[in-house]
Amino acid sequence: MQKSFFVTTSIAYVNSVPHIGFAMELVQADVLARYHRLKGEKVFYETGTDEHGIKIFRTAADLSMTPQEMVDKNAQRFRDLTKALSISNDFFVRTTNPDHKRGAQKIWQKMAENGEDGKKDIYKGTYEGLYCVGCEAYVLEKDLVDGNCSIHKKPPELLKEDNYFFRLSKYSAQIKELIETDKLKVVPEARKNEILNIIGEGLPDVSFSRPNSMLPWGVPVPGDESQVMYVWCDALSNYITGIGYNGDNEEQNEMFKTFWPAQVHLIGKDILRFHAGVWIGMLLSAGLAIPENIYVHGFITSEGQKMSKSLGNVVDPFEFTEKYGIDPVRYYLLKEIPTTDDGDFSKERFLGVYGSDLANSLGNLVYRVFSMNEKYFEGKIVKKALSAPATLTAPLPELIARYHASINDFDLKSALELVVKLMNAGNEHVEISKPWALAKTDMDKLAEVMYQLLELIRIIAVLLSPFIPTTAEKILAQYGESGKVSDAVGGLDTALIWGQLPEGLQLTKGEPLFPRLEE
RNA sequence: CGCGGGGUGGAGCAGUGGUAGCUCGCAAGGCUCAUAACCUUGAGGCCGGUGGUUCGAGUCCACCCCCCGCAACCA
Repeated sequence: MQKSFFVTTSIAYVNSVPHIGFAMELVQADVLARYHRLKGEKVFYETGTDEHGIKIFRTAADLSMTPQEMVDKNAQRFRDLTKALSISNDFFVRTTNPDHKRGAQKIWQKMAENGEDGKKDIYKGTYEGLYCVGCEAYVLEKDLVDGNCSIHKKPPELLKEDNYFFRLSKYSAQIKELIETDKLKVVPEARKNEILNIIGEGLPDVSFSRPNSMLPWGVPVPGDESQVMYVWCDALSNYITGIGYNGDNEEQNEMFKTFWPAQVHLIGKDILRFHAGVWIGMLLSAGLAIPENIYVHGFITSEGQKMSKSLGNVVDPFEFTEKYGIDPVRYYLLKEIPTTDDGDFSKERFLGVYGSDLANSLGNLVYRVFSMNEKYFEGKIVKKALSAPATLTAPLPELIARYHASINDFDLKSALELVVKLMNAGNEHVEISKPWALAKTDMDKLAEVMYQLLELIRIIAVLLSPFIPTTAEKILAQYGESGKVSDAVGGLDTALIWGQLPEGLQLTKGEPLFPRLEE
């Protein structure tokens, strides 16, 4: 049976417009999705937007819009971002979709049914908190200044409200064990330890709903129209509602059976506790399988400083993709930002990487080799070489094995570094074998060298295709049909075997892949 | 005594017990197929500090110093 692979990003909160951090998350997940598709697996890649909650409600009011108008407008920007980055997502879930709402209500019901009478997983309780009328929200004691709300300079009121709670504490020990034993694998290790630390003292029950009167913008609690779901309950359930967990559609149920549980939830480090804690608890309560992996990436600083609107240094992903192209941005995010650690986005480094890695190492290699082949053999492949250049740091199959291992360990940066090694080896091979000299003395040897270079470039392009797909396609297109990587089972593995290019193949030389930047 | 992450050549990083590596930058040389691209060589580090474990520590232990997150927009 064909293996399935379900990968998700977190869903973006549409209170604002997208920035480079979410762009990175999309791109990282896209690499995984594309990689597994090339491996011949049945892939479903889901991303989307989180559109409920008090902040949205309030921001919309400030802008004199209805919440729906505002989320429609902002969600479109996130959809645009997937296009701007060549993201290959199969679905874009929105938590305001009727399908999603039905699914969220369904999992709520399952959870509510679980547990013995009097000790159900969802129970009614009283939430007590300090409420600031000015903020129209609960504030925490530690945020008060001299007992006053720091913004409105007035003391908050002690309010009580009825709402529902989720008995997360019941699942605390079980969740801990799942993470300890890697049945739910949290990557990297440091984040696994962190979450185990948090759970160590036991997870508390969580408030799971709000009175409609306080928060009118959310999914209604089934059977109690006076309450709406806590945003995290609503938001987390997107991972199953997006693949058809909502009950009344056969085709969608089939999809759910195929793709659940997810292989990978890709998230930022700030929301680990919700995913490794609350979400797992919800699934256990509802009797659903739990995801296999949670991959956690870090944050991006801008020019060495934390991105913030007040500093005005928020990096707009659209600005860079429009100006420099999609793949340079993808490449930077994947190679220059550590996959699971914090990294920095600086324009200077971006331009440096564009020049050295993309224009020089890769672009120039492709261009010079195709130019030579055109010059010496009219663009034809005249003789097969049986093996890769001996200048590689390790045998090609070993390098490729390490590439696969890196991707499967969610170390995308290392995988790309291996490919860069191959680019360098290609350029080195040109220097050592001196085709321009061979052209005068030994055409037979020259033909072999050209084959080695062309085959190496083809393999480089295949290896790059999950990362910078547009560029990879451009390169592979120069080989015509022989450059295609079939989506059939084992497509990627076959394409990575040395010697796929046949003798007599006519090649087409392309334009330089990454033109030198003028500034 | 809060929690977590980190301090390695000019910059950015890798390196979890056995002669300190990578990329960029810099210097010199080479080449001419190529997008002034490519290749080679070199300079540059007492691996934050102190003490300890060990035949041997950047790598383990203890203590100390410094930087960054843990409030908000936000991944």
